[in-house]
Parts: sequence; structure tokens; C-alpha cells
Amino acid sequence: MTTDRLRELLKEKGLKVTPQRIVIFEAVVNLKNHPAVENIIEYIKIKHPNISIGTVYKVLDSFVENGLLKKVKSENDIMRYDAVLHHHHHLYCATTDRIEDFEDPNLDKLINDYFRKKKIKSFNIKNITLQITGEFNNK
Amino acid sequence: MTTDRLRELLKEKGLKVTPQRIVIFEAVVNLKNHPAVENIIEYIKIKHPNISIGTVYKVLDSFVENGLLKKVKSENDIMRYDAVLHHHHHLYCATTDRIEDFEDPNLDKLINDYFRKKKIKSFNIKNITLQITGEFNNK
DNA sequence: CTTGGTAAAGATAATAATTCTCCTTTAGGA
DNA sequence: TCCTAAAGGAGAATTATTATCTTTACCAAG
Repeated sequence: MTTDRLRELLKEKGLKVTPQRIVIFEAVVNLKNHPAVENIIEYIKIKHPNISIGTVYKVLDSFVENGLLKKVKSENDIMRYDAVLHHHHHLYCATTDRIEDFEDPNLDKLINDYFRKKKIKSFNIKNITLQITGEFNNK
Repeated sequence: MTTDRLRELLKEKGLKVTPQRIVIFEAVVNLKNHPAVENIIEYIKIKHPNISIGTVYKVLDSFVENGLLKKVKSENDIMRYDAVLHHHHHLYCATTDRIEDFEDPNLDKLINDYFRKKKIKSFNIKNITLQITGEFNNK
């Protein structure tokens, strides 16, 4: 996502466009690989050592609330953030704690069709995400 | 799981059978619905007010390490524990934070077959778990 | 361009959750 | 029964996050 697009989005949501918000958003985008707050703060501190930690938490929260970022449940208990908003799954490496995005429209169709036929009793499905754990091979 | 079975498992893993471990394990089993540490401590305190909190954390950790319990991450980020060890999925209610187990061998077969045909490049799948988010209807 | 109201940022204290340290107790094999 | 390593207890320390209060600066209106 471009900075201009972010500016638009913030305005749409009635959020002020501040340099901190732009920097924090770019951090999440640039870091890729689903950074934790810790990583984000680290990254930001290099070029912007005066952004306060509280601000980072507040900004990330408001981004999630407003749908500009998503939270990712990792295997161990720290929260991580994702700038990829469209529906996708995650590959988790248990040993390295790496998380990669995984998209597969065919698989989604398969699963959706399955649940269209066989509903879950007394539960309305909003979203289905696969947690695929395993090991990355090479590299 | 019975207490006797727990005793066996602890011995197999080379862990000492202590009253604290038994109490903590039973708490997770009895509480069902994937208790958080908080709930477990609460529950234990009633009958065993002198078990220390540090012990609860240590015991839960060692149970997870030794495969006697599994961790589940809830919608609002807190870690919760599950005594159901066989493969199953979870229904997450975003509003009430309730987590229910969901088993469906047919679905598992469908997904496994899918990935048997279409491998993921440079990733060996160990386990696939569905995070099904939505709303419970009635009750 | 200036200004003023208000949302957001900064600093820091407070809280909550978890881990650590150190010392004591205990399980369980010899 | 004794010995020893493992485990438990108490509370300090650490870490992550949230809350509070003050200051700053975005941005809309004039």
C-alpha cells in the first residue's frame, strides 16, 4: 500500500494523518513477515527515535479497529501484525517462529462449498482461516 | 482423562507425580471450554489456596512441553489451555470469547486429500487446524 | 494565512501478566 | 530410611500493555 492510499484511508475513517501513523504503518509494511510490536518499535527507533512507545501501541490498536491492519495469532503468545488484508491463511514454522502468508482460492472454494452443504449447528460462520504448521525446507 | 492415566503419563515423561500437578491438570479438564491461566488459578484457589501462582505457570508450561496439554490462542490474545489432545478445530466467538471444539473427519479428509495432490512449495505440513470465527446462535 | 478546537502524541506512572531467584520441601529410587 | 534431584513456595523482578495527564499539531473555518 502506498502512503497516499494510507492518507486517503485515514481520512475516510476520520483519523488524522500524522507523521507517526505513516511511519508506523510503513514499518509494518516494510518489515513484512508479521512483526511483533517489539520489532516495529525497534525498526522505528532507527529513523524516528522520539516516537513514544505508547503511541505505537495506540496507533496499532486504532489501525486494527479501523481495519487497516490485522492481528495474527502466533504460536507463542505475542501479538503480531499483518498489513495484508484480503483473506489468506498462514504457514507457521514451529521451530523458527516464522509466519508466511498462504493464499489459495481453490482451497477456499472447497471449504466454503463444504460448509454451505454441511452447516455447523448453532453457529454462524464469519471466517475460516487455516493455521498450517510445519517446517520450511530450504533457505 | 483419569487421574491414574495422568500418573502414568507423568511417569512416562520422567516427571514426578505431585499433588499440585494433579490438581492443576484436573482444573483444566474440569473447567472445559479452554480456560485461561486466570481461570485455572481461580478454580484451584477454592480447594487449594496454598498452591503458588508461579507453580501453576511452571506446571502448565511443562504440561505443554510434554504434550499433556495444548495451548490455544483466543480472539483477544490471551493464551488458553486445552486438555483435548486429538486433532480438532476451534469455533471462536468474537463477541463472547467463547471457544468450542469442532471435529469433522470428513472435512479433514477433504483437506488432507487436497494437500496430498497440491503440495505447498518448500513447506512440509505437519498439522492443519481451522480457526472458524463467527457467532453462536441460541443459548 | 491565521487561528482555535480537538484528536493525537509524549512522558511517565500504573497495572497486569509472567518469569525469575532463592530457599525449602518432597517424591521416589537406592 | 536416606539421599538427591526435582519440584514447590514466596515474593521480587521483569516485561508488556494500559492509563493519565500535559503538550503538540492536524486541519477546517474564517
